[in-house]
Amino acid sequence: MASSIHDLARHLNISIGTVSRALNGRADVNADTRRRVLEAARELNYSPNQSGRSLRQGATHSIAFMLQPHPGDQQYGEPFFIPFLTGLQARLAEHDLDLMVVMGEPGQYQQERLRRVVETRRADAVVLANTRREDDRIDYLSKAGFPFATLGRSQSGGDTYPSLDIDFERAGDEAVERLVARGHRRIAAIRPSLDLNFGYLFLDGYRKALKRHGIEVDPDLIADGFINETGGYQVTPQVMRSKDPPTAIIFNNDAMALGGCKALAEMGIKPGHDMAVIVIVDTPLCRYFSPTLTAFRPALEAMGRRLAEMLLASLPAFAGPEGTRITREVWPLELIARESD
Amino acid sequence: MASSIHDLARHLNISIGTVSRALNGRADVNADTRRRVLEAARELNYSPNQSGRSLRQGATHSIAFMLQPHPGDQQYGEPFFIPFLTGLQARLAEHDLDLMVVMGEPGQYQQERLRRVVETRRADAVVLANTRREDDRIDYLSKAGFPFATLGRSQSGGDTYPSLDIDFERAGDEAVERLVARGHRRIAAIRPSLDLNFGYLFLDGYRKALKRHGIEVDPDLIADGFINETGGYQVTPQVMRSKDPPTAIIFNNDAMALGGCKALAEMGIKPGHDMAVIVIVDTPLCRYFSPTLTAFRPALEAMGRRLAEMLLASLPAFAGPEGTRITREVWPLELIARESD
DNA sequence: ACGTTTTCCGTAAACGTTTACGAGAACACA
DNA sequence: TGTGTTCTCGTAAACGTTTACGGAAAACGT
Repeated sequence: MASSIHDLARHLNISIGTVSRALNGRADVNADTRRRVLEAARELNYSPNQSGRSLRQGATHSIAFMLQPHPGDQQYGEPFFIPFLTGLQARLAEHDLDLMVVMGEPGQYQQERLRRVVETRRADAVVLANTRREDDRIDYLSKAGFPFATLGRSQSGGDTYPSLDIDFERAGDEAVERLVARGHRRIAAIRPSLDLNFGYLFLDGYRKALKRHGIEVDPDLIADGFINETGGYQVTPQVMRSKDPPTAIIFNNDAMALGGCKALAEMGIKPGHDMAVIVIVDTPLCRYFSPTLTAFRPALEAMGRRLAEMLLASLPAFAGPEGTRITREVWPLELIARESD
Repeated sequence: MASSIHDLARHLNISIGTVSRALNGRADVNADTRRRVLEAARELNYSPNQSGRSLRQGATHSIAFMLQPHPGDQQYGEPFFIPFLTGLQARLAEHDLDLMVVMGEPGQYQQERLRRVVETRRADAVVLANTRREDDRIDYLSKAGFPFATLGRSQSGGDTYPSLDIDFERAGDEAVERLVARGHRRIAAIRPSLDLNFGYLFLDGYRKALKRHGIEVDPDLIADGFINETGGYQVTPQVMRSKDPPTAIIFNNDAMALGGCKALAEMGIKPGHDMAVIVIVDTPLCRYFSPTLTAFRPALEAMGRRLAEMLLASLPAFAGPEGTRITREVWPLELIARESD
């Protein structure tokens, strides 16, 4: 039996209004009364019922995090999200906010889950991950006027929401830069075929760097595949069939890189020896693969914390004295040089 | 502006009581009225406010999942939990339950987080992961009478809560069995030094199998280390310093196995060639490491779904006609034979 | 001493539901 | 016609908070 604010009031022989004001740090309560209330609260082991305050305040004090699985990827970009979630959750907890995780099957069902969260007011805001280039979840939330932020950029929804993303363009650029400096001219790029925005951004950077060095962008060296190991395995031979095959490959996804390396090995090509390989987003796998894979690493936990801050700054209920702000940030990645290039 | 049950009532010119009964499928409402209510609900895009029903019903319709990080493990047993969470969340969603994720720093603070969930009634039940042999979270929840279930067994709390675990004992047994069949007699066991229950269970199975084959259990071949790569790296040389060194090592943790293999390599010992290696819990890393690591794989997503079912069966509000049941299950692991043994 | 301000607190409504209770109407049966 | 039953619905309380409002008492100023 949890004690309620009424128990406190009865115990102290004062009204529940005063108790509530004392507890919430309002000014119009006597210092001594407040002390007595707080003491009694500790004594009776009181803590406010969340449903009660939610109902009254019209706020749930919880944020939903929505993971949209890529079709064919059973793992939800697995290693990526735990550190991010850790940071996100930590910062939210500091503001006494809960984190609700919403997953689901790919496709329409996902939209349904989102509608449920919004319409039944299960959360005060949503954080979207795995944003698509055109994302109907963003369209929906914008139209519904429901607050949200995204991990990753999208072309949907304009600049009306906070977003935090990795600088894939710069990573693509730097990867080419590094390979060119090591003497490569024939550099392939392999990315996921879905309309994931980062696939486009990465390719932009890749193209820009090539042009800067006067290297022609050869469509034969660019390939799209399924965003998993099988995709990398299937699509890597394509670029190798070019009349003038590459001497280096940049993979836009760690799972695709692993599949690609397997395909290379079967062709008698040894990654890190006969073929330079760079991966855009580092995961623990890159560190333990043989050869260890040179990769670009994002500061995931810090990003989780930051996106929480950005989201809160956009919410009237949490914005500071300067008012709400919508910010968009793009964070650089750190190059982890290993054996594969 | 979400529409409330009052809007519906006004629109249909009936009382809110009737609307609520119609919506909730109660018997004492005319079939025609019910049809009209449901139609109007769709038309006005009504869905019930979650805080309102929570307050009235005294149930939040959400389940908390609590991840207790191991000290020194920043990743929270990373690859392990996403598939499990996926299954857990999927089954909970079928019952219209939300999943709240609670993480936090190791140690006391974690208890604080748990108390907060319980005392402010932020969830109807808790799922604990990373259970310790003696787990004060279990003690606390038992004493508080708060419903919960655990992923993993513990010695705390008796048989009062549902639990689902992997059969580490059998895995340890089978690992030895397999190695003995391949001619090994000197088999080392390396496990985490924390009081994680699975470390003990694993060792029980290991000992049992050795005894069955009349092989003496040599304490020099058993070592405990930190539950991460560094721990495996530090502790593996210990067992190698035995007067009669092992020809096979069973690692009770994938990260420790990776560190251990590194240590072996530095000693000029090639895993899978000069030394058989088996890992108890498979992760994607085992599949991509070189050599690929023979490992025991749990059915994580199915376990997530199952534990959700078990938890719900123990809750009066969700139990079927047979009433609440507390069940404990131990699931076998599947041996994935690879190159390392 | 009197008016004015300040301090503190109680009252009561409100948030959106669910549900116990009871009442009216319709119906059945003798 | 009277009695009992069944169907259907309205009324109102309750869940635990927060907060607008107003009033009593105290403090202050002249």
